Amino acid sequence: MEKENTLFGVKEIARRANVSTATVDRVLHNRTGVSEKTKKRINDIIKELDYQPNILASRLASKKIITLAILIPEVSEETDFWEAPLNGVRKAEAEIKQYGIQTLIFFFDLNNKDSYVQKAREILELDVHGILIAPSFVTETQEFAKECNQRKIPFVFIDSDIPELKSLSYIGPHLYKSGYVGAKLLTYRLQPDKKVLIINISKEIDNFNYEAIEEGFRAYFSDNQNPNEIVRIDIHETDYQSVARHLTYVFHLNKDIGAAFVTNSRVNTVASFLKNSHRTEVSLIGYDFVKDNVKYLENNVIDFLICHRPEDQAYRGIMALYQTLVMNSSVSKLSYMPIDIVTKENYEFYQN
Amino acid sequence: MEKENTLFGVKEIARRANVSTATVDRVLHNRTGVSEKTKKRINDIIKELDYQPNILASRLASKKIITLAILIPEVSEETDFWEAPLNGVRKAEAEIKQYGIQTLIFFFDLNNKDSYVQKAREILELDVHGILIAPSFVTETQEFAKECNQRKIPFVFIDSDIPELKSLSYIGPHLYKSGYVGAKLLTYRLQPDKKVLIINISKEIDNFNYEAIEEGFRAYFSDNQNPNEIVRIDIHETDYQSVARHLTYVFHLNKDIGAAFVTNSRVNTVASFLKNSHRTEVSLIGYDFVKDNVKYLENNVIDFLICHRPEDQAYRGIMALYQTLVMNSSVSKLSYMPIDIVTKENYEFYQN
DNA sequence: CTGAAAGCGCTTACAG
DNA sequence: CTGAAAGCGCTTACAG
Repeated sequence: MEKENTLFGVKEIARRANVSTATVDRVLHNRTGVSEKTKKRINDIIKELDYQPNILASRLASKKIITLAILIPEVSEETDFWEAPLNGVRKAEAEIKQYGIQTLIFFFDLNNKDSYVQKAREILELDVHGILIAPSFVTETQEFAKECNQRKIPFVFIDSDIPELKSLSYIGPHLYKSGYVGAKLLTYRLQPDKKVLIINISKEIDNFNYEAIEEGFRAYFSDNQNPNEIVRIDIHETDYQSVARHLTYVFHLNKDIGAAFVTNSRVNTVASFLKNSHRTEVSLIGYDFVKDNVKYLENNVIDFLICHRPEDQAYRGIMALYQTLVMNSSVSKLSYMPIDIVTKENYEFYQN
Repeated sequence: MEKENTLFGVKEIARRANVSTATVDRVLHNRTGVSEKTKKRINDIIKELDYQPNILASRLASKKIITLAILIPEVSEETDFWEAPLNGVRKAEAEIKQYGIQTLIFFFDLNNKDSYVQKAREILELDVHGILIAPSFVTETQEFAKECNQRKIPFVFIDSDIPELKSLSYIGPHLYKSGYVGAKLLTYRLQPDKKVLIINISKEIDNFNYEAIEEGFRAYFSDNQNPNEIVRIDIHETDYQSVARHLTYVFHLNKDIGAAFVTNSRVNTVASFLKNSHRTEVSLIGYDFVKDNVKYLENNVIDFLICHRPEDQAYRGIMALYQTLVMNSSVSKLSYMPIDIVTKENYEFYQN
């Protein structure tokens, strides 16, 4: 089969408008140097023909290469969580590099605000066309976003959102609902006289994600008139010894804890504690498909992991930038990821 | 930023081999009419330079359009399940039609083997380049596959697999493991003295998927020395009245059924029965994210739905054909989908 | 403000 | 068995 006599292209538009294809191209890309009159004439024809540019030809002919910057935490000793988004970026890049798109990845240290600021500054010096950001620090991101907006550089947030910063898109979990799901799973088989423990382990005091999760978690309890009492604890040190010390104390005060919910990926530390203190009958739920967590899933110490497809988030984030920069098509402002439930039985097929 | 002085292309290969680019092109695509000697010389250079063809240029220049046929069940009154794969096909097509790829979709009637055979024949008359199949009927698919192999037309199976037919790839659930997950969820909070009911509702006698699911389901019980007794029932009529009649009888015989597992998407019929007969305390699990099922998820009649991302299956199936036909890259023979767990709390974010 | 011409990296029909 | 030339649908640098 042969290609049909192709749809109307720039040539046909040029012919009808009585101009050269160069001028059509100028209009197509909103470049300056075309009289209003000609511009209107050409735009009318474009609309009339419902012209669809051939992206292959466009990217092949173009000499410009489009650069996307990625600002995400580095994969650390502490967690390999950020490996997944990294893979998502790489997957997307492999698919679109033919189109003359390049990615530059900047890693910051999650325990170091300055490194975030520093890398953000480096990106701005580079004059890139679009940015993918995991906005871990609110105030710092506000400034960064402001600068990007001034320069008209589109940016996409993944993993967590900071609304009202005029990001092109947020692609990540609905944290409130995610906590809600956690509560459902945690109480699904829980005796009414047992207590539920919420554990937040985080060095950062201003962890804004945690709150939405806990709110959703508690909402499930009130929506369902759940009788279980909720106890909560904040632990601001992440090492095992500190966590174990705090938990020992909580379990000492509350003899009848039947289930624990950890608001982030540090659930493996809690799992380790439960195992060491022979409390594996406590149901345990936490976040993220990282190696250390899966180990305890296998062990039956963690019952469920809640995951939000981090690889996909990054992949789709890059694609959203590609859509706007290359395809000139619009992307949705808000894209909530599925709230995946991972267990011992299904984790082997889970693809982040 | 400008494109770097691009990597080596056909021109450079031609120059080094002292031939024209036409000859290089012939070798690149394994066309006849090149002497062994020249061919070898060119191939050596290709290897040496690690030549990567520019797909954009290739597809832009080529006049051939690649046609993919899709053979899937029609969306029926009975189920809108097949809407999802259809969307997956459309999504894939939108992404690659620029490359000169066309899809032709053929729908058959799941309750009519002949329609499957008929559509398969139509496809073969059309001389397409690749095929995506939901292989609902074993014997008929065997013949079809044989013919495709003879003609060297690659085909991909989705939704269910028939091994040993030399498909390019299978993209779909691991049914055994999927049943295993179902058993876990069903027994998670079940009292040991309760019975578990497996329900298979299907007109077709030779439903080969069902067996793998039940096997996995039972395997969970033996692996975990689960004490619950298993009862099973096959229902070969799909209308509500027939199903209700059979179920009434089973529940009459077994007073202590605490949970029911439906091996396919007809779980909504069972949900309807449980609701009507005021047995909603029975835990209920079944398959597929279809409207009728979600309704009962909302109602708390269905506890969990197990889903295998049918949209993604089709999307990836088309992409696999694209990879082989256009990109000339290899795809994995077996691609198991995640076994997703959908509940009342997380379904709103589920994306098939 | 506008156009003619060359070119992006391939493929193809034709001629020999 | 092989090559010269045209062309795919755009973009660009240059000239006016």
